[in-house]
Amino acid sequence: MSDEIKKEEESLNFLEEIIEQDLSAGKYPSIVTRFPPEPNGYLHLGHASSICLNFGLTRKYPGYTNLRFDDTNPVTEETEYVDSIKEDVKWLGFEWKHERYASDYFDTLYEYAVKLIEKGLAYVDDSTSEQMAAMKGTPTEPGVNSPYRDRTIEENLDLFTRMKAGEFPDGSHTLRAKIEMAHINMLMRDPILYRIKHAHHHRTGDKWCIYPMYDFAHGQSDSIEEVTHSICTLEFVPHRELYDWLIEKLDIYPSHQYEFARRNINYTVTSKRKLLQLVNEQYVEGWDDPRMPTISGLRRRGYTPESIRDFCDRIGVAKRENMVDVGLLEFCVREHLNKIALRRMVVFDPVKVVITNYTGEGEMLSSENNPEDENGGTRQIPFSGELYIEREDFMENPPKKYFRLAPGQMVRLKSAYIIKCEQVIKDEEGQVKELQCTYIPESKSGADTSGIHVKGTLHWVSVKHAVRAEVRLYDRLFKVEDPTDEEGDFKEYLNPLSLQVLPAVYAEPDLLHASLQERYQFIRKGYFVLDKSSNPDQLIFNRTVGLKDAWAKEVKKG
RNA sequence: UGACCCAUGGUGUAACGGUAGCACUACAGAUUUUGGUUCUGUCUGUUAAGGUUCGAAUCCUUAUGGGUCAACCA
Repeated sequence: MSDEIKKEEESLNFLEEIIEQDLSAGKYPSIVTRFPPEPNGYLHLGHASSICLNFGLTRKYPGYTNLRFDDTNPVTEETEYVDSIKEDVKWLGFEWKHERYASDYFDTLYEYAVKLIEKGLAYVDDSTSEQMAAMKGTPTEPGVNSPYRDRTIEENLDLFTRMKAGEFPDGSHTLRAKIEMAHINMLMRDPILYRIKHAHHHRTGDKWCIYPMYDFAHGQSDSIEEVTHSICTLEFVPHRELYDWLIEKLDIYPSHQYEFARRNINYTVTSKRKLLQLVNEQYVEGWDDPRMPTISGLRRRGYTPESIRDFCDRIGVAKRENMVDVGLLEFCVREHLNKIALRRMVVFDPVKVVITNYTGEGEMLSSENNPEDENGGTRQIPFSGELYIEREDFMENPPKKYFRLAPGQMVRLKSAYIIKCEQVIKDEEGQVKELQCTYIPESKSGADTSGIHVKGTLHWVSVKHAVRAEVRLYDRLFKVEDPTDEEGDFKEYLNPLSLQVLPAVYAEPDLLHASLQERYQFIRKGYFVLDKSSNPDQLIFNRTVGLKDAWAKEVKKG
């Protein structure tokens, strides 16, 4: 191995550097990380980065990772989301040590709050949210103290107990930390710790009517689990000061928060709010619509966990704003699929080819399942005198460098024979209806003694053996790189061509046995996977991603 | 007009005071029974100006640009 490669392998991201320092300094014998989603939506590509990061770190270094649901807001959270999140993390190939919920800690958190009150560091405020906002100040102006700020400890204790007991309606009281209303960091201006919500919680039911805020749950949960490195995204940087303040005042296990930049990907959106909108307003079929950047959408689209992990590795981790090209994701999935996908032939838009000198009944031809895999084996494909080829694979007046079929020109039919186009038959409208061709009997694939070399090889299916299937061609969800950055509503920028359904394509018969577990490459067409709604009577395939297409590029250039 | 975070090719990410590298993309060529794959090569970069230093992408200063912060959301 060259020094160059070695060096590349050893290069660490900033979090790995911190961890290696901590470990070698003996600060921790091993590390604990956590992946802390709020169960209010499905996981997407952004979460995949966080998952790969958190779980990846404890794969590389001694320690473990917890899955913790940040379920402190009962009105947005549902068990359906919990289930999907667990399924997605597992599908991505990771195992958590403990499955935890912030709601597991509600009793402890309540005790913590009492402790803070007793230390004179928290008080019950009767202000409305409007009043509070008015007293909060602005980033450049200090806030003012709430009139309730100097209540006695006894009074606060009493009020807080009664808040918990359900004596007050929603919005009437909050528990706030007593820090500093003129603090330069807005988050330190007496942040709310608890609010009243008479709402049913997906796990604790109606036991509670007060719920802790993020800032009084997240860091405390980290601490309870003795998380050493609590990794979150950059927008939480200002929260770190409060995170540390609470840990210090509560005198609990000192977890530390580190922030990295969220990964943005072009031609899509990764905000749960926006994705929820697309689902609710039925711009897409559901959370697992194959156009969605959700893990479940990608799964249904045919992406492999390996390719997603590879993608996350390649884009890395850093602290600067970024917009990752979705082309890299596509590269990653092509690279993996190229190695594992079974090759099959499917004609999308058929034109009939009649081989005039083919007198036999037909024959079975053998073709490799995957040229990239020498142990991939072969399959049998029926050949006959009447075939379908792709309409775009024939041109009556071809431009130069067109290697496909044209009058008088020869091409090879993949794994079969070389044919020559002798005559073009058209219908009344001048549309090509049939191509009459002759074949070269000595050019049979694998036993070619014809000595003829052709530039083009086409996929094909035998007319009478062809199997009907539906194919769904997916493209990018949005027609602009950053829909969030455009004028007006982001939904105005949806790509109207993001789904194109071909209800009847012609597939080689082997595809009758297609399975949900398998990936396919329709030769010269792209990578496909069976859709979950498919059945033997109605085969449905989703296009994961197309093949690179040098000819299309050539044509575009003119 | 406050505080904080950030700034390396088109994109993402390395270089930890000592040769600006890797990957994707793009382009050119070779190979190919997929215009796929594979292989070879090429183009493109340290936001700016000062300073420290034998030497600066790296340290300091200022400027510029981008982002975050005023939810009883997370």
